[in-house]
Amino acid sequence: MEISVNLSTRFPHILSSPLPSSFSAGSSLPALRPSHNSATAAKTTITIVVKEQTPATALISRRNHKSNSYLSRKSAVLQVQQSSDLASSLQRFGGILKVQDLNAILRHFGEQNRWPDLSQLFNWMQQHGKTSVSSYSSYIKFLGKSLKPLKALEIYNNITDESTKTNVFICNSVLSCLVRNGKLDSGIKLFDKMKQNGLTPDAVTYNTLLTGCIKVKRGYSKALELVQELKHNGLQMDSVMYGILLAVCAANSLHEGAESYFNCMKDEGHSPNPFHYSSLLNAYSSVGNYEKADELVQEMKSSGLVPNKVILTTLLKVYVRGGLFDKSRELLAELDTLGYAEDEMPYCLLMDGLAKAGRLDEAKAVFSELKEKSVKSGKSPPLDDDLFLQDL
DNA sequence: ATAGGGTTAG
Repeated sequence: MEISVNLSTRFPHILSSPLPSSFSAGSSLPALRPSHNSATAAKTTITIVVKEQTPATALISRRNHKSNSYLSRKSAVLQVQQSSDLASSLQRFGGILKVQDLNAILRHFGEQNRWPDLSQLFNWMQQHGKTSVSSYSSYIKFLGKSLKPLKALEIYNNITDESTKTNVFICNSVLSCLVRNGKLDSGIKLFDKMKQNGLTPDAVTYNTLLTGCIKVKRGYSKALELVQELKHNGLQMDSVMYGILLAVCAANSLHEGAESYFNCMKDEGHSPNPFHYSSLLNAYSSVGNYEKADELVQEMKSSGLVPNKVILTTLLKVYVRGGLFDKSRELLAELDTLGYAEDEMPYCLLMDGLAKAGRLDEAKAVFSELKEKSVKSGKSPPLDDDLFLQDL
């Protein structure tokens, strides 16, 4: 059976809008070929050949239908992601998108820091009943990243379904959002409520709260309480947990505690990674113990790890705190050679140490070097020559 | 289908 159709009159939108980029020629479109049997037809007339279906072709047809719907969903995801008018593209494509597609778009917006789009999409998903647990945990995580902990709490508090409210992923997201925004105490209070409501915390839950102990006063004793609780709940210490505890020790200048956790984790069969080495080095920096720091970096190298920018910058901090300024300058030169001195941090470390040791001329010399090299200043305000000299 | 956790300065 053959049917001739004039596409330009029947399906004008096919001709006027470009095919989505994910369509490749001849992929899984119905058999289309130009009409040869009508000399009078316009160029846009094509013939669609519809073959009679046998059971076998029916199966193929069902498969093609499935893959067509997958292709059109995939292209709709791209259209929505790239759209400059989210509301209208959701109106156009929202109907064919499944929750998992919308979650992928949500994560895409979050990774690109497109906060207004993120919220607009989540609102749309809620209004159309197209959310899952993953939507909530992703959205709340990104609200934490965009510094909107109150908004995250509002979303969480408006969840009515009890099992959703005590879902460990969602709870971890909310807690992480609070901790990230400096609200550890509120986080711990909420954590207690969550447990009362039936949350079974896991290692990630505890690690989230332990992270909050890094930059907080009395953080070490809070961390110890959490460790006690997680062990009581039958949870094991994992590699990330050791990393956080090492950071807590470093932040509280507890180099002996850090050393003991470091050895403990090795005894339990966890190989230290750059995070662990960096935190232990940082703990050594508080007492300027450069012998132990050098030894540790050697150990790191012989384990097959290459010291990265953070490791070498932290080692510089140890040298500076230990008063080894010649060694510090050598290491700073090495950092520069490796391309690790593109921002101001290592220079600031050295200048700070020199200034505190009363070696002002040397500090000024480092400052001049910093200015000559057009070093980037990151988040902090640019260094001002006059202000700096005033401080000296 | 499938989300949530760790490192460097003042």
